[in-house]
Amino acid sequence: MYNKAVTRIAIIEDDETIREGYAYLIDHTSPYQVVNTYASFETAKHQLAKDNPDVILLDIQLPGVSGIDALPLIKKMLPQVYVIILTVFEVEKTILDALANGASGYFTKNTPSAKIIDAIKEVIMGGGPMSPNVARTVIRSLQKNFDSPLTKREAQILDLISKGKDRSQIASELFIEVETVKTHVKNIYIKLNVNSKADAIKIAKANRLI
Amino acid sequence: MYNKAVTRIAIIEDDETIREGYAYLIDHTSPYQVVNTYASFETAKHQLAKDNPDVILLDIQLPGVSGIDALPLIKKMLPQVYVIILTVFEVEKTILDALANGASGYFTKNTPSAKIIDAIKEVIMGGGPMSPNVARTVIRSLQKNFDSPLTKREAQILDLISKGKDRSQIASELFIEVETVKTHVKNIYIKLNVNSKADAIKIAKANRLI
DNA sequence: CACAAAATCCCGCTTTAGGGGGTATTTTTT
DNA sequence: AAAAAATACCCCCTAAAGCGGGATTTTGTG
Repeated sequence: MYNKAVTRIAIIEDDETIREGYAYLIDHTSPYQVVNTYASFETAKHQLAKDNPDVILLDIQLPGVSGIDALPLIKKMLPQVYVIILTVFEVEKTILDALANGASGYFTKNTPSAKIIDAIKEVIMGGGPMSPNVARTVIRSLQKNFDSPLTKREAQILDLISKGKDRSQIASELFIEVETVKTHVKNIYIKLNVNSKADAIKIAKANRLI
Repeated sequence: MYNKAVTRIAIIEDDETIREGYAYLIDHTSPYQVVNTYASFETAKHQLAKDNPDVILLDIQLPGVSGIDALPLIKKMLPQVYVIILTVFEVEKTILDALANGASGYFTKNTPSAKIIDAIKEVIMGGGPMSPNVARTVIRSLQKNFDSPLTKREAQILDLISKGKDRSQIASELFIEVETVKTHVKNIYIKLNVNSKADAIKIAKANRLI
């Protein structure tokens, strides 16, 4: 695929302005060819195999079958295709779902066309391009899952502490006893090797634990 | 000008992809006509009077004379022209300078073309469109200057409180006495009409005072 | 299922931070 | 010169913070 004369692109995006805008710009950039554009997955699914795209730009917020749900179906039809997600959403879970389902890249819709074209190039070369905000979110969530010594509850409580809440406020907000909050705080301090609110907040923020 | 057959647009923007992308899309939208595009103010300045545009899309980061410096010159040449700023910068001062110098609108470059076209329409009608981020920045800075009841020192102290610092830590960090910090805190509470750290932080963050 | 990890809860103890109220002096700004 | 901001000190009291211990229940994963 690396040495094909042209890279075939398909776009599935319901907003006509965005769809045609990207299509025009990509189609006028060598060696890219926009083989088809669709406003929904339903209209795309019967054509996609024939289109045989190398790269699909896929919107998340599609009418009918969402981009997230469409992803595994697309990968089943075209196992070797590279999918680049286009979306206005930057919600952590959506992003991770998309990546888990086999998306190769992830961009928000405010991304300039030039960046998208670079992304197509990168994705063909095996890279995983994504917009800085998204990258940051992904990295942060990965760090949260793997690097954080704090449990979810502990991170949650430390976050509330960082908002200036005291133990009784935290307790009632989380529907638990003050004593439980105390225990969590004690464990947080032990884990972070500190002995005050301010230090815990500083360490946690520096390490993006909260 | 409201009733002219076409609205004449000029674009001054050094990035060719962005310039041609916007030009293409705007030119293909009735009743807009892109009369000329330039990569710098130097190349534009001798032509602009002849072009006689109704609206100019102006980049800030131009080679040579910057967009900010070009603005007053443009307004001198074409006093009635509407200028919409395009930029990647969202820095408060730059934005306020541009608006103070007579820009009618302000957008960052990730703005979809459709929004730009809407903006041209609005600007012709006398509106002052800007992208949400920019609007937020402007509003925030206006609020900071005019609405904030807190003095600089008070805002600074409240910020340290929001970081979990206690009074003695704040005192030594600012090289003042704990009692002085107490006084500031008291005044903050009075001004914000609260009586606890958590509430002060909440109010201050909601009103972007810190 | 079984084991570990996480989350929950409780007691006693000491220190100190936080908040209320009041007053006053020195800078800085206008 | 007057106003606004920043500085500093006093007393009082409560509740929060932090330290030490121990215990149970829930959840998750092999």
